[in-house]
Amino acid sequence: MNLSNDNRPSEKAHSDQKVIVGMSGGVDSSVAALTLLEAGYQVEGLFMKNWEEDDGTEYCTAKEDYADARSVAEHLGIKLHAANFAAEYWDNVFEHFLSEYGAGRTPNPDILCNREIKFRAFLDYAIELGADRIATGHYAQIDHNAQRAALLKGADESKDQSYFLHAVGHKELGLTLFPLGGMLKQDVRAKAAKAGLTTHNKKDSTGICFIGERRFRDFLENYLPAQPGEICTLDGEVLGRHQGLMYHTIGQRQGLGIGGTSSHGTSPWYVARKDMTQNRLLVVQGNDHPALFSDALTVGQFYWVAGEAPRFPLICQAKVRYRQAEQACRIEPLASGYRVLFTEPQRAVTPGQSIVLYCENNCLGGGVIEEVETSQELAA
RNA sequence: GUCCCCUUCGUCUAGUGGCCUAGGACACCGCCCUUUCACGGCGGGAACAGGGGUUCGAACCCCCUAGGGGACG
Repeated sequence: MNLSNDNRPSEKAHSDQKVIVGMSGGVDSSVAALTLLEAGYQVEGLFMKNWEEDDGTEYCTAKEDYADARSVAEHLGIKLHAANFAAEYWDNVFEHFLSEYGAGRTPNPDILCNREIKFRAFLDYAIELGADRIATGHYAQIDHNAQRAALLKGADESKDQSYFLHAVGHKELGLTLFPLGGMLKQDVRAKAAKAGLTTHNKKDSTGICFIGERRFRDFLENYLPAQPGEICTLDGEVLGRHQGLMYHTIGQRQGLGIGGTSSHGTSPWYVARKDMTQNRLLVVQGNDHPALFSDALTVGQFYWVAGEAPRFPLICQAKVRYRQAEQACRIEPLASGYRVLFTEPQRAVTPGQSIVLYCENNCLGGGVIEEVETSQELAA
């Protein structure tokens, strides 16, 4: 089945459908709007501002992004709405983000942002504006032919963003179009250039969605004040001090400040664990230290895209972090949640991050990592 | 208060007269990668405790002045 066709139907088939595209001022959403126009939809855009700048000056890209979105909308001859969901973002995304960090975990706010803001607040608002559907510039595909919308990877495997979208509700998914799902990034840029869109060579944005690129630790410190403690080896030898467990994540190298030592060789140190009760950061030496690897994990808050769990045991592929290669694993149900066992030990599995399951091109769903079963070593 | 031994980039160190305009690692910073946080790749700044000698030439040799170890003090 060629899914890309589902997103690019013939012109007359959709001339009565109004689609509102989330326009961020980047290339992808610009081309998404253009593609929908070509497909014959009635297209309008909506620019969202969901974060009130905390310092006003340094990271003021929101204004530029809005200007870019306006310029593209004008060029395409479509109406551009603007909305501010900062309150919703704070209440439904950011507070959870902070409480997770406060608990020593490492959340992925963008997954929540998609579920709560881009595909809920935005969708509700678009419907108020009379839209039949919404669209975004994500690299993922939706199978609208199924009785219940299914989520599939983007055709450009290197840009696939289904990882971030796995928790979007099926009703919302059913009303969504991903015009870029069947395209390659390079073709999107080429198309933007050919159409004369000013965003064609704009750098992709990174960092937390709507908040942007920050010195992460400094950013967090504004909300979660320092709580200094010791940095130790697994044997309890003190190597230094940290300013707060929340400023570090499992597998992390940067930021420990452990320089050369006379008794530990020459390789770098990585965070292996957090000891919340003693407020200690436990570190190990070497990128491939066994204590950084785990064979299994438990996962909660699981969301199955299909609406129900499949038969167990389920053998499939999983990603424990975005941008990681898929890993073979087996899923077993627990009284609450699931247990995932990997074929190969995985590095730096981190509570709070999301594990997302795949079978071929199909995104099955995902959940939040709760407990990590470390291979060997740490059992004691 | 006699005799010894130490003192190099932020840190751990390489270096025993010209190969040192001082090398490496870790740390730090920057760039790349990346809609999370990370990992990773590439690059960058950064030191011979101070002062005198001896040598054509000293981080390396000698002499003083400042900071750590040695069974009469």
